[in-house]
Amino acid sequence: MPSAENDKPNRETYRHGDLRNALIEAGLELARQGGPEAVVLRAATRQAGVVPNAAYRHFTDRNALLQAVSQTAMAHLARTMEAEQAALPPATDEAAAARARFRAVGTGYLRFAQEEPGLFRTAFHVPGDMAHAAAPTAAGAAGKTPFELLGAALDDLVKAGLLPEDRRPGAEFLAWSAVHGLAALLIDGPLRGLHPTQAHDAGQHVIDMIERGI
Amino acid sequence: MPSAENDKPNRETYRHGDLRNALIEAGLELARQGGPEAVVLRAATRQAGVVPNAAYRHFTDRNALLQAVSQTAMAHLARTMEAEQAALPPATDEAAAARARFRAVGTGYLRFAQEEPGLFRTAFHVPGDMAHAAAPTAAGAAGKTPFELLGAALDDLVKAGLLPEDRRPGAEFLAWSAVHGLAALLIDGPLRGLHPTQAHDAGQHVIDMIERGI
DNA sequence: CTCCGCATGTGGACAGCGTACACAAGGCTG
DNA sequence: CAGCCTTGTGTACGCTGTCCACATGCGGAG
Repeated sequence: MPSAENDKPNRETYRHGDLRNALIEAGLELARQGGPEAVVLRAATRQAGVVPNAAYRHFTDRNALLQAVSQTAMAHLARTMEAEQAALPPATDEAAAARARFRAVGTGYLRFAQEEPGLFRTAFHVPGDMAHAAAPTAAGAAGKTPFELLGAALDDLVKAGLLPEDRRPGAEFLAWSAVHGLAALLIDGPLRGLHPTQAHDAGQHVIDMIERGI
Repeated sequence: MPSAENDKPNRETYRHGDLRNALIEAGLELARQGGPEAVVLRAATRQAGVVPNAAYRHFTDRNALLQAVSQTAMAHLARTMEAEQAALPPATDEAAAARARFRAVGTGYLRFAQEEPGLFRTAFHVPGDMAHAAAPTAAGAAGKTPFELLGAALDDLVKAGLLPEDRRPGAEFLAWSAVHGLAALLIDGPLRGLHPTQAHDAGQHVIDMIERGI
């Protein structure tokens, strides 16, 4: 009598009850293992124990499903970044704390990229429009998207006097570019397969460069 | 006697003669317009005026074809970077020249990403192994791959005394990360659709950051 | 100069994909 | 309790990548 995500034939109620979320969850698992191109509509419906066309009651498109999965993956990224900040040891002074929080943004970003490459690639696979990377569905526990977390960390850097105010505008794009680029090189670029500790060092070097050059 | 890439039925010789290259060429055009996922085996063979299975005499896989297209796209990138350096005005002194050549590496890279986003994404779409980004098929006119062009520019920076020798090791990954990340943001990230001049400015800012932080 | 082997292109088939259309089930509102 | 409208089903189509057996004819052996 239980069982809702089994094979095809058995479900006790005609209605699934929560198909939309079930599809997103299934898509998320597919994305985790194989990246965005592995998010296959028919596979997701199969996992949800439903016929392929049922998906069209909740998503106009395979693309719409992928979009929803992508948003959720982005939210996971946000949570990893938040966790990285939360795990920070108490800092001696406010400036050190701001600096540590800023670095944690980048470190968490890179950690997620390496631990969940499929989800990371899916989060940044945006066929249509990425403007809604700022959508609330992409936010973490604190309601902030990865982009907003970075912006907040930069603001703190300014407040702490570690970043001149006139350098603040546009700084998120400098920092984001560097960290995102490294993530790309690590995931499927020439730095792929780097030992995790080496990858961590590379990440710290990139963040050093950002601090110096921002 | 000419005419080899027509419709399906007409080709005068039973053998195509240069099918492998024809398929790569067709794939390149598909990639230009729609990125890596647009490189469809059947479409390429159609364009070459050949039956789908003919492709399997030259590529084991769709993936093998895509790989070949990707390499060619990488070579185009190399040529764009070389062109950017070649277009440099004569510099006053050697240090200025080295610096200009270094910046041209990044500027050319970003120019290609924006002018040919489909090819750029295809060049960096490496399903299997990207180790052979250093393969000769990925090189430009001077026989250097994009990665090697960057390395050479950095070496010149050291020779010109603009980059301390102890900062040289691993510097390519710092620079590459930053520029590649910006390219990603510009192509299908939140910076997409930026006015070309604004995009150019963003590129210069990122390169500024690299010069400061490297 | 002829003949035949083997590389190259053809034809047909299959499973899997996204998606459109008409139909079935059954909870919700009146 | 009736019926509507949302949700899930069934069937079908064209597209994809790929497998298999077969056809063709170029180039070297005789």
